[in-house]
This record gives sequence, C-alpha cells and structure tokens, in this order.
Amino acid sequence: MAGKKQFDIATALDAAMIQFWRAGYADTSLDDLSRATGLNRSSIYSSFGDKDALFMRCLERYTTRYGDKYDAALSCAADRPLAAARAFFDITLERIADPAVPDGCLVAQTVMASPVLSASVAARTREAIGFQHTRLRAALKAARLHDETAESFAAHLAGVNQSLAVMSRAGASTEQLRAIVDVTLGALAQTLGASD
Amino acid sequence: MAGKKQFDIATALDAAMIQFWRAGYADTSLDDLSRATGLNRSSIYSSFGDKDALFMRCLERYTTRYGDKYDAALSCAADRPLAAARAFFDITLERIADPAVPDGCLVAQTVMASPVLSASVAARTREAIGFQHTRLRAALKAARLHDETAESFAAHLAGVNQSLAVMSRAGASTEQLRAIVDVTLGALAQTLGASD
DNA sequence: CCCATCTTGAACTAAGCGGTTCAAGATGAG
DNA sequence: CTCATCTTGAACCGCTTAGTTCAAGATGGG
Repeated sequence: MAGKKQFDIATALDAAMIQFWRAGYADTSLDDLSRATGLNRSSIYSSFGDKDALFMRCLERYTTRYGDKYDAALSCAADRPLAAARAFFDITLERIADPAVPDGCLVAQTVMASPVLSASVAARTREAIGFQHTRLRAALKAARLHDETAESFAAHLAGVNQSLAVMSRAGASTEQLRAIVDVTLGALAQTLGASD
Repeated sequence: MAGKKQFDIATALDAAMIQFWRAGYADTSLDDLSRATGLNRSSIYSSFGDKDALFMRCLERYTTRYGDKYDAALSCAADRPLAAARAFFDITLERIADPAVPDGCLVAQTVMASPVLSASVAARTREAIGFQHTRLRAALKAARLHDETAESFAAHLAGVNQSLAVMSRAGASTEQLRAIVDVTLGALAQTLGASD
C-alpha cells in the first residue's frame, strides 16, 4: 500500500464526518478519527491538517450534501408549496431513518456546542443555519406568500427541522417525529388556503 | 472559613449547573467547576462525589426548577388552552432572554451529546423530555382535544420548544424565535376552533 | 532489477484530564 | 485556652489528549 497509490479522500472524509456527527467535536479524538477512517494518524495530519481543519472539511461536506437535497426538495415550491415543504422534511426524516448515518444532525450538534468551539467553526455553523432560513424564505416567496408570512414560516420550518434532530436523539419514534411535522404542514396548508 | 460553617450548597449547584449548561459535560473540567463554584477540587469531591454525580444533581435541579414553571404555565389549560400554550413557550423565551443564564437548554444540549455520555445520564435526559411530552399531552386533553390530536400537538409543542434552544444558540433573534412559536400557536388556535 | 516515492506504525513530547490523598491551617465549641 | 472539626491548597497518580517526527517497508516506474 505505498508507491504511487493513495487512499480515497472522499471515503475518508465520509468516515470522519460520521464520527464527528455521532460523537461531536469534543468527544472525537485523533485516535477515534484514525480508527473511523482506517487512516494512520500521520496520514490524517499530512492529508487534512489538524483536527480543526478536518472538522471544517466535514462540516462543508455535510452542508453541501444535504443542502443540495433540500434545494431539490424545495424546487417545486412555486407550483406546489405544500408538497415542497413535505419533501423538505422528508429529507430530514429519511436521513434520521437511514441506519448508515447517525441520528441527530451535525449542524445542530455543532451549534449546540458552539460556545466551546473555535470561532471559525461556530461562525460557519451559524451561516449554515442562516442559509437554511434563506432557502426556505425564497421557496415560500416563490409560492406567493406575503413577505411577513414567508419570513415567519421560514423561521418556523427551519426551527421545526432542527427540532427533529433533538427529538430523534431523545429517542422519539418515527410516528412522533412525523406528528411534529404534520402539525406544521397543517398550519402551512391552512395559510396557503387549502390548495395543493 | 473552617470550623463548623459551610459554603452554600444551593449556590454552588447553581454555578455548576450554569457551567455545564454553557459548555456541556465533555467540555467542563473539574478545574472549570472549581473556578465556577469558587470551591476547591477536594470540596467538590467530598460534597458531591465525582463529576458524573454532580452533573446528575445539576440536571435534576434544572428539570425540577423549569418543570415547575412549565406546570404552572399549563395549569390554566382546561379553561384557556391557547393562553396556557403561550405561557408555556414564554417560560422558554424568558429563560433565553435572561442574561443571568446561558441560552440553549441543558436538557437539549445533553440529549444531543447522549451517545458519549453515561447511560444513567442519557436515560435521565430522555426521561425529562418524555415528561415534557406527558405534561403537554395532559394539558391538551384537559382542554378537551381528541386523544390523537392531543398526542400530535404534544409532540409538536415539545419539539418546537426544543427547537428554540437550538435556534437561540444559532444566534436567532428574539423576533425569529417568536415567529417560530407564533406559527405553532396559530395552528393550535385553529384546532381549538378560534375560541380563547 | 533497482531506486525514487509514498505510506505506515511506532514512538515521543508536552499538556491536560478525572480522581484521590493529605498535611496545614482556620474556626468555633466547650 | 484547647481541642475536635472542617476547609483548603497542593501535590500526586495513571491515563488520554493533540500534535509531530522518522525510520522501515511496500510499491510501481523505468
């Protein structure tokens, strides 16, 4: 395993991301990362730099991957806003149900620990949540909601989406998570005027 | 400062609770606790036992203190359910606005880190969230909602309440937090039939 | 076949962790 | 005043941490 070849960076990043996602930044040691990625400590150091830099890469990977999915789910908002919102939450619910990844949410986990993380990581996480809000607001405006209503619902949808991360870690059942979402979708349907 | 006197246990517990609340279990060292409480390491050890036992005491203190407030807020649910729900969220919003305590929520913070905490702490935290659900369901049933509706709304209200902890740590403004809650209160008002 | 290239495991440093012990000192009761 | 009681600071233990270095070994190109 030497010469000219190299390990797969993407696979290693995925493994590190899942480790951070499950255990959080503070409770993930370099040993944990080495074990999770199958890479040597020195390989991690030479490929990604220090722990902070690697975490940042993982955070970026996470927000991009799921951000794209959220965008796709909301793409039909102008025509069918309620279906778009439902698809939006389904992304999160499917992620929680996926046994290949931890429950919870890397962003939620990180933002909860932000007081003890580096300023750059904390800022990047805030940015990620802010972008979620922007994404939702744009979708709701495309659905021709009034500006104030779109603003309120964007905050509400972003919040409820984060609540799924907390409640899944608290051991809530799929039915309970679905109930949380359904009340919100009902409120949106009411506001949209029972169309869709 | 010796002889027969002693420091104030309640004050020390409050200080330790706030430290855990702000920084989380993993990122709070005995040195941090010593600094926060003003107590010596050996005093902490002799008075509360190890870090895990102290954390449990703080968790108990937190859930009792705010649990009582939530109960009081919901006590008028049978007569004025919407006002009760509003008062319920106001407890959380006031806590977040209170500069004397950190934002976020000790329970939410702990449950997010549960995969790396001791089993007893994780179980106790799950229990606390479960009790919140029970408290809300009882209040909604007292308001004569159908069983299924009460169940759904209890899950939703508990989830939205936790979302405030996440979003406050993400730097959301008071207005944004209020918007999250208002959508939920609107949905409840609708379900209650615009009474109250 | 041989050598340049890359990976790897292991060792090391300096620091911090939770946990524990204990002698010294301060205090108040008798 | 005296003595039992309690607090305190400091030190220590064994362990883990992040970070770094380097010689040994595996590999593939020429």
